[in-house]
Amino acid sequence: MEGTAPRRTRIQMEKRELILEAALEVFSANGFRGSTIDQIAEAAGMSKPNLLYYFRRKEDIHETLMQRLLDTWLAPLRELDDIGDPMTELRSYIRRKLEMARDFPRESRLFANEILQGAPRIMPMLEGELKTLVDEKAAVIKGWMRAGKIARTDPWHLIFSIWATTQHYADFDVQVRAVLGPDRGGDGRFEDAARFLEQLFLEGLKPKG
Amino acid sequence: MEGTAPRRTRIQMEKRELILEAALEVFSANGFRGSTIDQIAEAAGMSKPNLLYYFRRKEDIHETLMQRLLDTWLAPLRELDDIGDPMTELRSYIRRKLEMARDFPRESRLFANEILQGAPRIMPMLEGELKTLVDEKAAVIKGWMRAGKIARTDPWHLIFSIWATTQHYADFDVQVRAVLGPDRGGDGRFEDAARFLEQLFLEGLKPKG
DNA sequence: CAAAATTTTGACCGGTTGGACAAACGTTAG
DNA sequence: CTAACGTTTGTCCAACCGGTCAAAATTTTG
Repeated sequence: MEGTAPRRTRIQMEKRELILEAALEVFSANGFRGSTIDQIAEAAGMSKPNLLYYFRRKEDIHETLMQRLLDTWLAPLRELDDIGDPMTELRSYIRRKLEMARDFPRESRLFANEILQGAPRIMPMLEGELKTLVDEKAAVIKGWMRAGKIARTDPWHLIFSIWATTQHYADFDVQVRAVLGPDRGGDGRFEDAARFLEQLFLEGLKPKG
Repeated sequence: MEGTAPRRTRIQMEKRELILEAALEVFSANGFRGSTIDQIAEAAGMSKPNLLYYFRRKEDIHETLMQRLLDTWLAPLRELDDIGDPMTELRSYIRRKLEMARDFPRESRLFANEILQGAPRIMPMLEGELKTLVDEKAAVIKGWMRAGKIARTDPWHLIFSIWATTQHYADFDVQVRAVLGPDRGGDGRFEDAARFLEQLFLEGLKPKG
């Protein structure tokens, strides 16, 4: 009867936000099956039945979270602009993705968890929304290649490799920090990564003279 | 009294292998907490109490699996040879890692799952064995840079990016296939990936004239 | 074959978990 | 003030899950 209509009261909106924030924390750290409603409720500062008043099922929380996630997660790729200078565009894209890994690691891990488990709950979005967007941007990149602005390669795998390298710093953060050690594993690791990735991709994609 | 001594009977060795194989399947698909002993037992074709006769606790199975994993998982990096030609060595390393993602995706996902959850069970190995090996190989790569054989960059982040890009094809396989679609997502995707990664890394690391 | 050792099974247990529910509490509008 | 509505809580339940145990079945050994 109300479809995607907004929630009713002001309290409902506030409490739902609170729950989603808590759920992001818990789900991203423990995975869906590894998280309990009690944990989320406690992180949100309320009782389990109270939480279940706002979200009837555990899955509903996860689903809501995933729906919101995909939009913000794909925003950087959406900004990749046909008109701009190719090298500048790619550099900005890499930088934005790396910033997201730095500023929203929980979202990255939540997404990684879902994909790792075979994406049971978001497969339609991957095959629909995501594929459409990537195909579209791959066409843009192909245009740049045809124009001789960047080296010829496979645009899809180029996008994959940007995803992989940037998200690595969120999803595999503990490993990165363990390997870099206390000295180099501090806050500066993202700047080091940015420098490295910029060099790798921009040199690797220079058009052949 | 027997330390790391071999198991006693022939049946024990066989059944333990059977269980580990089943557990790899189940753990890699559902994560540790998302997997039940019953699932593993069924996949191994035995009853739960029977399985627990060979491994007393669920964690023991996981631990055994992880210990074996790390060795095989790091083998490609171990082979990176100081003496060889830098570009050839790096190309081989990338290819070997990609082959592992193709041939042992379950192992890759098991590892990814563990790291995503904060590596609670293998942190010591990361800070010890893994860090030591990476530091050692980073030194080798640094030597190549000093000799002008490859471009100067951060060797640690170079290794991270090779891990990230290659393992992506195992860990994010469903996403890769969803985006590539039925046409390009078939068996050929690994060859496409190999071509792309080779170009990216080898061009990106060419020494500056 | 028979005793000993190993393997397998069914029944069971205590703790946890997702979720239901009604009663109590609070808030707001008439 | 009070009735209606929205919110919160305590209690409870059935299913699940990791793990135990003793007894039965099987294999190994003398």
